[in-house]
Amino acid sequence: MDDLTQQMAQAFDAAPIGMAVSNHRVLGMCNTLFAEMLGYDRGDLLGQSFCILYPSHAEFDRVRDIGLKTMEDHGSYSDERMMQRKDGVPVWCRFRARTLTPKDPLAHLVMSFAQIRDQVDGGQLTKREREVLSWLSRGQTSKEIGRELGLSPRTIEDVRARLLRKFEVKNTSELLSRMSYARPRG
Amino acid sequence: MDDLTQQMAQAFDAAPIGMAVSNHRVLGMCNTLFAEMLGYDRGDLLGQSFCILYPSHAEFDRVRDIGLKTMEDHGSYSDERMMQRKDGVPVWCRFRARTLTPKDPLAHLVMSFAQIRDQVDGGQLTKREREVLSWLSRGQTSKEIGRELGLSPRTIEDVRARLLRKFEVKNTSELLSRMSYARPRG
DNA sequence: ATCATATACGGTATCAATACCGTATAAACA
DNA sequence: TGTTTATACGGTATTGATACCGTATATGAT
Repeated sequence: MDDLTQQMAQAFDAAPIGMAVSNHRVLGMCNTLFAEMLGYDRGDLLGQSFCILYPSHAEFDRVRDIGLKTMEDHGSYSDERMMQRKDGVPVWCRFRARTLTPKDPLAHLVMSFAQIRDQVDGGQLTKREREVLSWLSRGQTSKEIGRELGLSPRTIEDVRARLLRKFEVKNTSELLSRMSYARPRG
Repeated sequence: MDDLTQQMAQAFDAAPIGMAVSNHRVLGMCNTLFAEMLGYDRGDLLGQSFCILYPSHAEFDRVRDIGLKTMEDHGSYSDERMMQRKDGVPVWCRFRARTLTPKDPLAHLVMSFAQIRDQVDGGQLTKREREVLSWLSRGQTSKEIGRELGLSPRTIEDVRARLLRKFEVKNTSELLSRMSYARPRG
């Protein structure tokens, strides 16, 4: 077996993004970051059903179907989805998948999971912080958000300042360029 | 060479995200999607300097420095950046990197490149607009960008205003939140 | 029980952003 | 050849953002 194969395997393992391979929704292989992101040792994950990585069995069933047709047509699919860490903490991910078997997409699937907000940078956001963030990403000013939420603009500026501190960014533009693809739901 | 190594290599190659390995800014390995994204055959890319994948030599130099300190401290780095396809068309990417050599981050680097917007949108922007945009996404002010590019801050504000008009947004925050990962618009 | 944090609000001061007014040159284009 | 567009720069005026100062209550953790 050649040196190139080893290089590629090493790159897979050391990738700056979570990666996994599944066969019929059973995890066949994953890299270090994938296991880390979800709070497991890699050994515990190999051979397991992906079921355990979703918040509920209903969610596990739901995500099976949503990308199927797209993958049959194009061979790949992408969305944002919630995974669940071993300790129960939800993890928002940009999910991408490419199937090697378009006629039966789930038979052999290569996936990437990019964590949208990592704990190191952001810690956990409070409900208020998420709420304000979602208005900021729509270009609303503090005054407008305050009116919307029935709060003083001054309070919105406090929340804003906390967000900037948490993410160690210097202004709202930089904040949103890091965060915007994590639009808070609900 | 075991079977796992082969599985990982295959997953690297078939990954749904562009991936590459560099040694001192020379491409040592990449996967199929990476070469495809940039309009090359993989054979043409291996052994080449990353220089050819950036819009200009200045940009190539610029991106070298911006993540260095972060990588020395944390081992990884992420931003949004503009790459250039073989045919000259710009490609806007979410870039992620992890170094295997934190003391000399560029010595051995594993990177992922996720295309953010299709070239249709990016192609409508002028070179200057893309340049300013990439500084804005790092939270730079007009004054700072002007200093960086050797232009009047006033000129940067003109470019900024054109960007706001083109994307029909009311401020830079909304602009940057729209420039990020594919998400429903409106 | 103390400490940290989130929430909420008031003030001021300073800088940045945005929107206008204007001029001017160069390139692209019908 | 005129028209549009991007580039580049100047001014001013208004609003917004950010960083400080302060107070106060509530909550959760050690």
